[in-house]
Amino acid sequence: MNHPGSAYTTERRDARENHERILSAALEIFSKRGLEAAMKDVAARAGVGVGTLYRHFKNRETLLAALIDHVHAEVGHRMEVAAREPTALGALRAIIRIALDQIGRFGALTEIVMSDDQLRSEEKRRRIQRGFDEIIARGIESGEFRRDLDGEMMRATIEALWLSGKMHQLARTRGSAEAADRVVSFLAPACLTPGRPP
Amino acid sequence: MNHPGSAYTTERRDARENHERILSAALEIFSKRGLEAAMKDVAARAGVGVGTLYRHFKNRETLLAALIDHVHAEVGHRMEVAAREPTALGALRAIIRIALDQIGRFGALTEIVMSDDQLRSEEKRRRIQRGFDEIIARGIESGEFRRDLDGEMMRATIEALWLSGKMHQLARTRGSAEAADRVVSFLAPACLTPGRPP
DNA sequence: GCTCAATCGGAATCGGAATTCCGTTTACTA
DNA sequence: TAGTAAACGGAATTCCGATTCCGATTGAGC
Repeated sequence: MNHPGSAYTTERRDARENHERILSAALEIFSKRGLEAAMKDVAARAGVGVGTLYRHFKNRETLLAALIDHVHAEVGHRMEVAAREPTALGALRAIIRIALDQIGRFGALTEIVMSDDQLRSEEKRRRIQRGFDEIIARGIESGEFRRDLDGEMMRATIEALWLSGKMHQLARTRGSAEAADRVVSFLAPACLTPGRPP
Repeated sequence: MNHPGSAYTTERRDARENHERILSAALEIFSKRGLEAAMKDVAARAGVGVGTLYRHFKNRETLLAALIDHVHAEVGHRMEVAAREPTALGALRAIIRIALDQIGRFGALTEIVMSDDQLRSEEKRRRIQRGFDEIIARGIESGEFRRDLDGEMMRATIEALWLSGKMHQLARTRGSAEAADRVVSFLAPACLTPGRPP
């Protein structure tokens, strides 16, 4: 980050590289060991000193915020893609897959990314929420989802499975694909219009 | 706690009282502020010095363990009562109510009481798990629950709603009673045999 | 009421993680 | 290549909560 009137016309190469390294090291460390992982471990993984870490991120909170943004952007995008699935059931399945995949990749970060504390007041969370809402609205409209479906409840249930780690457990025991199927199979009767051919 | 050959035939009254106070202060503080609450705050709430706190509980871990036992015993007992509900649907509703009530009363302690980390290797958790299993088995046997019900999935879903705090959110927005109804209504189609009169 | 082990309170200590500081090194520009 | 702002590393410092210590109190037994 150059000051105005800096001697450099552009960011120094080592700085840019370190920034990347730190970000990806942090993603790895926090995903693997949980949110309480030590800053010095992040620095070590990135192969830099703590001083450098703090040059790039004012403090722990800032670093975490950057990670959250990163993961969040990805989830948000995938959510939008899922919403474009032709059938509501397909969209439901897509969401479950996103959840499973995200838990697998970002493990312990999931809780903070999906938790309300962290997303409170942001438009970020809306991007994810909007995905849900669209899917539910379209599903009901098309008649695929039961007319009396409690959308808020459905969302709460999926988010709960998502961030409680229960899905992850299922995925570990059996495979990730099977886990997704089981979740969808279980929730389908709660969501779909009964006795309606696909 | 008297040593063998103690001058006292019984525990001193102040000691016994403080033990109680500390326990209930800890329950309150940890429930309200979460598991990271400071020991000194617990002591303060109990109206004793930290030294006294540590005289009664060797360390933080021991104190937490005592709380967990306490909450766990209560939940376990209520779970067994729930399992005696005449209908499977009634039992399901009873479980949801237990969950909602427990979250309301023990808030942040819920995560540790219901989480696998903490219960690992204990017979304690079996008491809760057994409650679920009995309910599910009986429900399927009686034909009330669908024959192909994925019991593990059902339990995972309820536990997820339980410990993720989603239920609590619902309960805060509307009342606790309404929240329980919504959860049951939503999950019922996933559990009950379709097209079967109650 | 007196004795004294048990208990109490909270200051002091310990320990570990976050953050700062600063002498050294490096990447860019001229 | 020399000059210098910017970046680096990691030792030193700051924070903060857990735990220990010990002189002051107190309740039970006499």
